[in-house]
Amino acid sequence: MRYSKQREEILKIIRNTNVHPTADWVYEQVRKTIPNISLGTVYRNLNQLVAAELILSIKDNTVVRYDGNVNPHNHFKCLRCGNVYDVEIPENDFIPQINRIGAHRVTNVRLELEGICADCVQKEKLN
Amino acid sequence: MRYSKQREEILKIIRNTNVHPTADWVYEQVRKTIPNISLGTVYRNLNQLVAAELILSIKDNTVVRYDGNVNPHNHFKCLRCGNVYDVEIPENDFIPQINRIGAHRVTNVRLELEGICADCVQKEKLN
DNA sequence: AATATTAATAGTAATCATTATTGTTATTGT
DNA sequence: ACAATAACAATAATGATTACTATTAATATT
Ligand SMILES: [Mn+2]
Ligand SMILES: [Mn+2]
Ligand SMILES: [Zn+2]
Ligand SMILES: [Zn+2]
Repeated sequence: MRYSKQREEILKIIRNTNVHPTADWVYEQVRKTIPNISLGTVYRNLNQLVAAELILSIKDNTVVRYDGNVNPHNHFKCLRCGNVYDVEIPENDFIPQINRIGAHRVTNVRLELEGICADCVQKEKLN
Repeated sequence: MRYSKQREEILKIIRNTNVHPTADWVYEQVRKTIPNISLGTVYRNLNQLVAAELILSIKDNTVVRYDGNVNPHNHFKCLRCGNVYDVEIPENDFIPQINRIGAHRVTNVRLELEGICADCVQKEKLN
């Protein structure tokens, strides 16, 4: 993987936010410094960065979001505002060693949480 | 929701399989008895059946799968062959009462498992 | 039973996120 | 410098799903 300023900028943007951005959001941001960048370039580099394990991709409904935090962690999605939050769950407390389910060999356990976020709960109380 | 033989046939097909079919798979099946059915009709009815809670929808990568088993249960996806299996996990053993994460109100907990299924593990051993 | 109402249909066009293609540019090794 | 080619910008293609439109058929009303 040879250097490009486009990829450097994309990585910087993802590492400096905690909004779990979509490709489109990244595109809007990077255009501020590289106005003529192509959306295809953003997608290509996001895929390369995921392959290189420099970022994570998380699926959210019909879109893919990206995450600069490569430490394994879970996510909570607010059904009201759509924001995605990191969740620090001591995984061992909730998910004991699942190596096998029946005769299936389990390699990947993902916990997906949904609900109403703190901000939206707060706003709800003001009505 | 008024009666239609198309919807009846679609529901029957989904209830009589355990493959967690996609809209396209259902379309191929229902065409055997209703050859001129439209793919749009399949999608429309699948959505109606989900809304009426007669079937479940589960997201799998870029496609939506449907499930005639409306009892809450988890799924295991084989990364080798792509099959989706039901998983009987006594949920309370793995997911204690999560009502709140920090100040977020959790309403929905989903456990997603991936790995190599029993069949594929077996085939692997024959090499 | 005939007629009216309108939900549901078949056929097809549109949408939207993502990927592929193509000709050009820029990075890297010699 | 120069050659090799990865990465680029621009744009076309893809694929799952949804929307549109004229027609058909299920149910209600006479
Ligand atoms: Mn995260
Ligand atoms: Mn199932
Ligand atoms: Zn919220
Ligand atoms: Zn398998």
